[in-house]
Amino acid sequence: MAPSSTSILWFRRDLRLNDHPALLAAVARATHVLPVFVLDPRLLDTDKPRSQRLLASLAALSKDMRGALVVRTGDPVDVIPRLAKEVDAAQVHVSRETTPFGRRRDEAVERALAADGRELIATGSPYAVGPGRIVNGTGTPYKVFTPFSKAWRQHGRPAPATRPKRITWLRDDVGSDPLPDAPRMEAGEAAALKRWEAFLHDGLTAYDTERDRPDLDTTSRLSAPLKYGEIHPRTILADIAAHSAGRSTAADAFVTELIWREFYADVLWHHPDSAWHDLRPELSTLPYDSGDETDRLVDAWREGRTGYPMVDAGMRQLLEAGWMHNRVRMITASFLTKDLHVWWPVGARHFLDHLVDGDIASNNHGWQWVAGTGTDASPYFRVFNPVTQGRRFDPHGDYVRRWVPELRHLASGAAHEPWKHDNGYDQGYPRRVVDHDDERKETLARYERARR
DNA sequence: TTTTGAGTTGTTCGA
DNA sequence: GTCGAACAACTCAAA
Repeated sequence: MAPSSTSILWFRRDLRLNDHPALLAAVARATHVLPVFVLDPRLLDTDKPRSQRLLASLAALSKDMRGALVVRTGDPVDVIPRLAKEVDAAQVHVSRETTPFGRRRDEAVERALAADGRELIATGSPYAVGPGRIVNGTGTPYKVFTPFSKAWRQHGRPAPATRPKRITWLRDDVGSDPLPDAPRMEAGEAAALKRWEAFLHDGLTAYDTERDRPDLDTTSRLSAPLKYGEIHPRTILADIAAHSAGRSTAADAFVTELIWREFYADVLWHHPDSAWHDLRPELSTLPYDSGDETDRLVDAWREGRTGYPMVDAGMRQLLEAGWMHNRVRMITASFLTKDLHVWWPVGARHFLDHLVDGDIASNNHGWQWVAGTGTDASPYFRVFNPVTQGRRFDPHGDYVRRWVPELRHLASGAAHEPWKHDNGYDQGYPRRVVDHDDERKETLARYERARR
């Protein structure tokens, strides 16, 4: 190592300093580390909750490294090689990116760096087991979740990476763009670890039985921290294994949810086109609705005025809070695809536009699962009934009353069926835009025709 | 190669 | 109100 040398640590979906293998690699190879984040105008739309959440996380990260974070704006294929030349860094360290966009981008950056005699070195990924690692007996990727999850549980994974004892951030006069102002919201590594600690000790034991209840605060709320890498799943899994609750079925249910995240990343890794195209083309002949009338229905869905309380509560929670409970994501997605007969990418795009945790692999494959076009897809006859789901998972109506003020005058379960009560529409709640029973039959008929 | 069992999250209908 | 069967046929994974 030269008396003084610099490596670059290019942050992306790994906005933390603990359990960060690429940071360790960067520290090991040079005396100084220049931490950088590139604001890519193609990705950063500051109107979007996801971007706001990103900026809040970046502000926290910058603070955690006492202002050493350098921010540059532009296309990384230009920005990173230029910066490497500027500080004469031989190596740029990253956590391996696994999405189609990220992979293309990183390959281009790697080529641009190589042209100047520099290296892009990927260490680790946002997943406990890197996408592509789990394969079945014949060496091909799994297409079904349960066998994947069994193989995943048997597969080894590294222990959490230790935090470097000493990091010397480069503090020369490296120009940095200002970070756009972020709203006040919970973000950053410290908040993520605190939230995880609280959930580990208080929430985990009831997770298997209570997680489906959108009226209760019984989920981990770690989707956004995981999306931005404020905490790594490896840390979570190690803590669960070390904790007495780690041997419970409740903890197991939580681990299974983490494996779903890993599974969908793996599927996207093997099938990059599946981000926006049907994974299974068998149903590509399925007729979807479009046109002005459909546009009006989609608008009603987006704005939470379909007349189905559970659907509207979820869609309004999404718009107001930038987040929706997973159970309600399934209900609203089923409604768009099977009650309104709209192509799933329309809904996937809307979710990505409004979720703070919007993740292309989990979001879009979740949509494909509901639509019946994805891996391990639900059988075609499985159509969610928004009223039944509401009564079952929001038994007292607290969730719908919270997000739909026009239903607050209806007591308990009545809030799920305003049409059954004389005063149901007194506060201006919209009438049902379609009849669920009719549309369910219509969906089954369309699948029947498509299969022939 | 063949066979066999299984496959996140549901709903409806009829007994 | 509760419970089990039906809703199809196919693909996948493993023995």
